[in-house]
Amino acid sequence: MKQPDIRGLLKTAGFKATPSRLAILEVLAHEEKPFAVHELEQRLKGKINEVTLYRALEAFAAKGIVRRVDLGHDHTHYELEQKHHHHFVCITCGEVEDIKICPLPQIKNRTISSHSLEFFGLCKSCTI
Amino acid sequence: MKQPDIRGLLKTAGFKATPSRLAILEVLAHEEKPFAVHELEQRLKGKINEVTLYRALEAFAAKGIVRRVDLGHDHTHYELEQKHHHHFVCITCGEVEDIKICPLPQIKNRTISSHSLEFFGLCKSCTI
DNA sequence: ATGGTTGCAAACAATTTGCACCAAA
DNA sequence: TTTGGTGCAAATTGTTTGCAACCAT
Repeated sequence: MKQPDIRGLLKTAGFKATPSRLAILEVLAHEEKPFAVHELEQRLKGKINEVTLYRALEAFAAKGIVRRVDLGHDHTHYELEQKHHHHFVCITCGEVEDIKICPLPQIKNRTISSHSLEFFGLCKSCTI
Repeated sequence: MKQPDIRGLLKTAGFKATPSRLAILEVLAHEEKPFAVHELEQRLKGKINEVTLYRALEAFAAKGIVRRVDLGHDHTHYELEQKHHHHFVCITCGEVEDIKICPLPQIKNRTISSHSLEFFGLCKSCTI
């Protein structure tokens, strides 16, 4: 299936399919990019309390449905868990793009359990 | 010279050689690893106010004497500016080791101005 | 003396927690 | 009806700012 089955995701992870959680996952699934909590709050028309957002996102992250992403901003971002990948962060506007490839597969072995790689530069629009 | 000339560093950057700033740079120069502000505070016997630490570190960072490092912890780290390198972060104890090599020099071109790479895994002692 | 520096108090922003209430299963 | 989920208020933590006093140059 193209878009993941939101309800299924929740049920499988042992969560209740509440309107709030469904809405959160829908946003994350629609745009596959990291979202800041306040961004999600806006997208959801402010109908969902930010405390609820934090708790839902952390719960999702604990179950591996969502992934916390640290982009060097002053707040945490969350994105739907996908295959291992990285990000390209525009140093001017903060725009984040997914970088589907990982140039370091050969390093992942031994005691290295994971790694994080972020690029900082100018995105297309800011380069113009 | 082995250890950088702290006084020289300060003067060159246009800073006054105050006891606080000398002390801060001494710690950073002694152990070439990223320090959290509260770690520096301890190392300095709490004799330097954390506000002063923040201001000094940010001032240093602005002049390129020090570099801000984001290690995925919930607080910023600072380290003496060195040649481009990365870090190895123990996912158990948080210990940070320098990784002198950068496996991505070929990617640094075009509009990519910089990148950050952190490894997470088990350090020697935690692996035992 | 003068402009960078410092400390204290207070402001801030991101995130977390306590608790009573509500709703999905 | 049982347990997870939600919102509000309040507490925490990391970091920044205002301002008066201070000291290296």
